[in-house]
Amino acid sequence: MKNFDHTKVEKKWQQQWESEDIYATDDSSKKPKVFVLDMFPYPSGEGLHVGHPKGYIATDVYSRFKKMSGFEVLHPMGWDAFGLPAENFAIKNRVHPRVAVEKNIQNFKRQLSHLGFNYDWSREINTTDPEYYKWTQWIFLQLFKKGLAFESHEPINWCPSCQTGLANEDLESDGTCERCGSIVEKKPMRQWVLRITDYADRLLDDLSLLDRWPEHIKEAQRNWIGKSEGSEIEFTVKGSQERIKVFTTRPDTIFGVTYMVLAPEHELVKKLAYSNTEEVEEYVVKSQRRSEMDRLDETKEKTGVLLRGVSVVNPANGEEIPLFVADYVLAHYGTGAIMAVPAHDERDYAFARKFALPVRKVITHSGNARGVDSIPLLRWLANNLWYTRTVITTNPGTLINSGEFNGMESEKAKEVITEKVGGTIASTYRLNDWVFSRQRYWGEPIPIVHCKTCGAVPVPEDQLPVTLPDVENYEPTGTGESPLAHIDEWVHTSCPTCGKEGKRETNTMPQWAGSSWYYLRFIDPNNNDAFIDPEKERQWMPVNVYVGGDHAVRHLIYARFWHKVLFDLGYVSTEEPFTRLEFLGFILAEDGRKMSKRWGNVINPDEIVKTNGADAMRVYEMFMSPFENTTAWSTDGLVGSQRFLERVWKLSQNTTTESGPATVLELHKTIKKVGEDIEGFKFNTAIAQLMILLNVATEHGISGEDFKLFTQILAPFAPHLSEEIWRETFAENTSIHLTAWPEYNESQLVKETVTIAVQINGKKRGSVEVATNADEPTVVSAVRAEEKLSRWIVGEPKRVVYILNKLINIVV
RNA sequence: GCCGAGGUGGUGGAGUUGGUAGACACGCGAGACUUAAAAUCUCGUGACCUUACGGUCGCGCGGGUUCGAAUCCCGCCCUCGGCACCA
Repeated sequence: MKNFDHTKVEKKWQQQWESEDIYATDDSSKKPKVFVLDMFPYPSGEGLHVGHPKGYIATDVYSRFKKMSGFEVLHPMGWDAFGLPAENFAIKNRVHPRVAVEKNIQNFKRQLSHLGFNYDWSREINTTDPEYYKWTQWIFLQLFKKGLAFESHEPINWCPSCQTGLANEDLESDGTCERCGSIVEKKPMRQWVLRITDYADRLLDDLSLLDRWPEHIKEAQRNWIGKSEGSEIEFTVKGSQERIKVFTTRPDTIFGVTYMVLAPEHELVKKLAYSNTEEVEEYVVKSQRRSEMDRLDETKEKTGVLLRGVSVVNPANGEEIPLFVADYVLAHYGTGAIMAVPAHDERDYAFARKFALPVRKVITHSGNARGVDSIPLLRWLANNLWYTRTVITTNPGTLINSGEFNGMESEKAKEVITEKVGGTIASTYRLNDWVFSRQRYWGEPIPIVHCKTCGAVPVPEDQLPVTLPDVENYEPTGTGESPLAHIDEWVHTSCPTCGKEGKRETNTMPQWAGSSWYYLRFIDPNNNDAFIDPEKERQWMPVNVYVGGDHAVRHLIYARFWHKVLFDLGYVSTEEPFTRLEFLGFILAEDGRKMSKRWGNVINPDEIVKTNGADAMRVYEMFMSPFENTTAWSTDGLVGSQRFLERVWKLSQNTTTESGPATVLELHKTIKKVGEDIEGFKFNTAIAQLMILLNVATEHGISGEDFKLFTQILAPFAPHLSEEIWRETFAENTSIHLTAWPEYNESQLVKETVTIAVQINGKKRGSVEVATNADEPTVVSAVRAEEKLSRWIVGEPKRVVYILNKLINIVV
């Protein structure tokens, strides 16, 4: 018997498949369509480590299975190649980003091809290709025309090291830059912003449509959007026309307001008249200088300044209360101003304690608010005991000390009080609009021309793409302008509207732009005349299975946002782009840490393919743990998978004339289970079942015909070995990957006899073998016939519980 | 603090419409083959008690429901992830 030479066999079939073009997708096919999508990679200079292909292996297995099951499958691959990492790599290595990216893509493609993936490479896309980003720019113009893209001068996150503005999504939770770890500053500058907040409610509500998404991803998105519902209420400034609008989730506590606070950046801080201007200015400047990080770092120690001479009128009771500026109130959340209720908010309480402000309890949980109110002494005791114990409650309850509303429940009072003080029911979001411009070179140019008379003018669609020009220096300028600003001949152009002198927008789009719509490009990858062919779009969308990790909020929120805009404009036919999301767990290094050059624990798939084979790596990565688990790589485990494949090969050369009955039974069981498990992304148990079948077949014998069925259901996991057995050992003419998935025979799944577990008083004491579907008396007498079991039955059974073909419990 | 996911042998993990816990694999131990080693094959492998037959205990902890609980209910502990001075 010849040995299995994985290197030779894998290379042979990879070439054969390519020359036979067996993975081409046919748009005109009449078969039902399935769109299986990977999160396409950013082609880094470091190449792949063994963790990267895990998701690609899964989609490969899944799409092969769907194809064999009679579906026309779209399973494409491409490159997300714009963005800061590519640019920084290029600067460091003194190569033009385009050249570096080209080289990296070639390397990635080589690495992927060695794993035997079934991508239809004729649909390969690259976000940095002008024919691709033409349409990224086109989408921007649609957003602009719809009023969803606008210029803003608000302070934004500025990374001093990357020298560019960043969206909130690009920051770590401690306020540092996710790329370089620098502390991010607030810097006022002109930038393009997308009005994603207009879609906040839909992005939130439509999560309920996504019942095939993991709960933790939906939860992360809900947290990110961070909707809270409450009221907006206006307070008037005494002796002035100015009003302070606050957002509160607790209008029911308005009688407990003892002071008000403005964020340092609030416009009224400059407008109002107060006596201590210097002190206030100093505080405002100081708090602006403090980075976001410092602000968060302060462990609840509150700071602030009173605006001397200003008093604000509470619309609920006409009370005059003081006004503060304090940085615990955030300018970009709500209205940037709050009504402070120290008795029922921990932050307000901390501030009130520090500044010796009154605390007035207006919510009780005792349930006899009336009694407390009617006995002054008791009320005094209740308030003061509670006050000195410094226990505050943030829970809803019954109103007290609230005039006509005493005795009302919080929920009811929220509504009634809001109405009474002339407020409105309102929602506010943690989500901010998407800062969309970057002051860097390697991104899509924003297709806008600035004209002195016409303002910001969109580049006409027939002039797209606005191509990224070559520059001498693509390093950041440090002035807050993109390197593109230095290329005079590119910047200077004529205004598309009036024809006079105009200047091109020199900011570029963020990394996330190209990936926010790429799935659509795969459907119609070479269309230069239209965004997408509507008929093809309807055929393939939505994506049936989307597989990837990491991008739980950013990419998935941005893509959903753009998709909804395109839906509103009629370019796509579905509300949501991805119906089913499978989130993959990462592969850690053998030492349990992340694979990283820094730790020297990176395993290169090229090495594994060479020494153990692509099939062994594929099987191992699918078998190592449930798909969504993060698990450490184990070379021993890999060798185990390799051994399994070698035993498959051995048995393929040693088939018998007939299969043993146990083999037939197990074969049909396996066909059923493997199909179901692949559909459910439970690859580890699918492979376990294939191993069980191999063990049974080795022991009881398997015929050539039955072995071919086994080979077919193994094929999605180990395409090379399966093809070798299919075409060489069994001399088939066409590829195993074009064959139909075997059907299992329901009648072959039923055994003649079954083993029934025997419990006496709920304790397992043994088992009996009886005919399938035997009735209860038969099983009982079988148990009685067995000395070892019957000796436990003392006296008459009180009760017998019998579960057909499974278990009998005799209670005595 | 709020929210989400999870906790099963030495390890990765099976098993969750309540019904034989530990499938499959790794590791480990013993044996076969070999001059020897590797590879391969066979057997064993949750813990404890027992010469054996067999028994007792076991799915993070403590209760409960049930003939029967890893699975359901109540109360805790821990790990991972998201958000967090968000009004």
